[in-house]
Amino acid sequence: MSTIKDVAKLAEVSVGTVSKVISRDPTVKAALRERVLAAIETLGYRPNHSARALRTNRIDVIGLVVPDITNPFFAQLAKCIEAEAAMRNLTVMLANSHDDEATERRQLSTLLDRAPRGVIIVASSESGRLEYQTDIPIVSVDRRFQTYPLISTHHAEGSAQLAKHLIGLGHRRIAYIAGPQNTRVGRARKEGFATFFTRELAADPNASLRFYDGHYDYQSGEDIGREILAEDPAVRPTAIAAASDQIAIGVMRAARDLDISIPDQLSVTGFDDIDLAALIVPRLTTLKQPTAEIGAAAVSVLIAEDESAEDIKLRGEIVVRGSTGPVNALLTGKSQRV
Amino acid sequence: MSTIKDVAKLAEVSVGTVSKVISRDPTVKAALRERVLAAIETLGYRPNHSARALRTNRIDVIGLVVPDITNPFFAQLAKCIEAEAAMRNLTVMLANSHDDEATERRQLSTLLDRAPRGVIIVASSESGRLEYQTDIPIVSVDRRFQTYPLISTHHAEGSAQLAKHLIGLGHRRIAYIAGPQNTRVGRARKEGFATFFTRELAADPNASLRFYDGHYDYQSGEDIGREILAEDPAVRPTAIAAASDQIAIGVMRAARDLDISIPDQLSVTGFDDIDLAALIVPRLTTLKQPTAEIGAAAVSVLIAEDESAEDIKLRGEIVVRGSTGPVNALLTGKSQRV
DNA sequence: CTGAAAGCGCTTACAG
DNA sequence: CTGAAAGCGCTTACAG
Repeated sequence: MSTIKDVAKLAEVSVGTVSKVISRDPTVKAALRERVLAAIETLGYRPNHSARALRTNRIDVIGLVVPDITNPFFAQLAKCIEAEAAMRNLTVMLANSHDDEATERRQLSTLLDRAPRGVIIVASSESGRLEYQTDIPIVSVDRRFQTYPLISTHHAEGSAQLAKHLIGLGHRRIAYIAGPQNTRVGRARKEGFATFFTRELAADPNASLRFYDGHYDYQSGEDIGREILAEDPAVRPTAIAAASDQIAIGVMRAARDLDISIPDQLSVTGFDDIDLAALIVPRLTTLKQPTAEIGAAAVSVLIAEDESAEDIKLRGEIVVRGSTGPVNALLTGKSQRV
Repeated sequence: MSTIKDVAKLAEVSVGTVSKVISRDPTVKAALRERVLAAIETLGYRPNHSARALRTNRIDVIGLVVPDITNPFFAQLAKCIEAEAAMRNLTVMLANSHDDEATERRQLSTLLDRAPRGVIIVASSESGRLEYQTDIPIVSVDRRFQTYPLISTHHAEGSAQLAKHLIGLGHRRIAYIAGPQNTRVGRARKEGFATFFTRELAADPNASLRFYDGHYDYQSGEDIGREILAEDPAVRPTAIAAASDQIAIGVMRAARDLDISIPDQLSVTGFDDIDLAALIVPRLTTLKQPTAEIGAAAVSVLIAEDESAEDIKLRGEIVVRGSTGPVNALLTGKSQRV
């Protein structure tokens, strides 16, 4: 492996000049530059990253800590971040925290020890801590880590879009199956839905919104869905909005078991737009999280090393598919007044 | 940030001794070791990875190149590799090749430039090339890269397990929907199925195995499934074995559209055991790839730096679920002779 | 068993 | 505009 010295010798310049050519320093005259470039070419010289890192005390790496890379949302995020990083000649170091705070702390320390350009973290909990102080930039994504800037979907606004969609279809009796209420995301999605519904239908005596607390999984959806759908069709909700696609798919399974057809007798919405949402029958109306934008924003904020970095909420997009439809007049109990 | 010098000063030893303590060199006497450890503790000293890397010309990193981290199989693989690496105090650098050979080559060079302990790669194609020679260990996973050792599921054996299962249920007329035949994996799965079937049922005049070539996606399964199931129930296959779960799920959708009940009128098997396989109704009988074992083996082989490393084929496990059942006597055309 | 010292391959003020 | 040289923080023969 040839070094910068070999290049300098062959090009008959000093190593300092070679270094400047490599870092595109414009003060190097064209003639010298050409000679150096030619020497680099003939020797097949590749700079030693470790030596550079030792001098500059920073490596061309972005650290990424996610709870679980097999979660499709995080995988998507990792993909976008990697692509953004690669465009800037940065490599991504990946770590899984398994949603465990101790592991997360260890992973983060390991990453920070290597002096990366920055670290992007999806926090495992809301009480994560750092082992020691650092001046390496950190940004949180989706779930905030400590007090670092957070980049996420505008959950409340997304839920409001879904509420608007259902209300626009004539639904007045709606059930909302929320995610864990001890998480910000769970609360933001629920509150966004509730606030919009309440504001829009404040004067409507037929309007009713019920809440159920669940987890972001199929089982929650199936169990709560079964409970809701066991009620008399004349009084039960005509639409169920779920805090995640997984919950929504659980609800759809419960509906099928009970021979309740979607969207004729029941409209269902999710949140996330996982792959499966477009594969089930009927396809699921949901809110697509702006994953690519989140990843891109995270890298930008990190690289800008913006001291005054603020939170960024990115708007999701509603994807209307077959699981939602106009309210069935037979189920409204009384005539509709849209 | 304190350095090894600060530690040496505080412990009143030489930096060489500190270095030896850190690398657990047993020649350091206990008394000195204690003093050094105490100094490290009080200073909160953390070794500089770049400096170490410059000296040793190797960093504590494993490179991982996959076609697409959002593919659940690769995500699972990445997770296992990361866990194995973390146990050895190694970090994982991740790159996505997007199944593009040029990108793959670039990613690989970037990774190798950083002098990692080794690189694990799922090749994008069978003609991938390196930009230059390297003595850094490389192992291929799932799809071979050049001539580097390959660690993968024993595809042929897995297919044979599925064939055995279907034959054991009495199926004699079987269709096999293969993956792309210009890939080794596609061929191995197909041949494993065909070989077992042919050997077992060589003497059975009622046995017939038909092949269809597809891609590993839902659409392929749905299209080919529709074609197969359009035939007269008395002569069409009583079981369809698919080269992937996605194909199998496509087949199941076609069957539902045609009101053919699974497994009463048709048995279906997949390959991979993706999450969805356990979520659809009925749940899919399939072959679970030994992802964790593959990841663990890849890291082991890499770290062992075994010059004579050979290919490793790991046995998958059949997961029998609701999509397969005994052949329906009404469909066999004649009485069964199991 | 311990220490002094060379040196890994760069970058970066500084001098000219 | 270019070069000489210091030095980043370690590891590792080598001497004692």
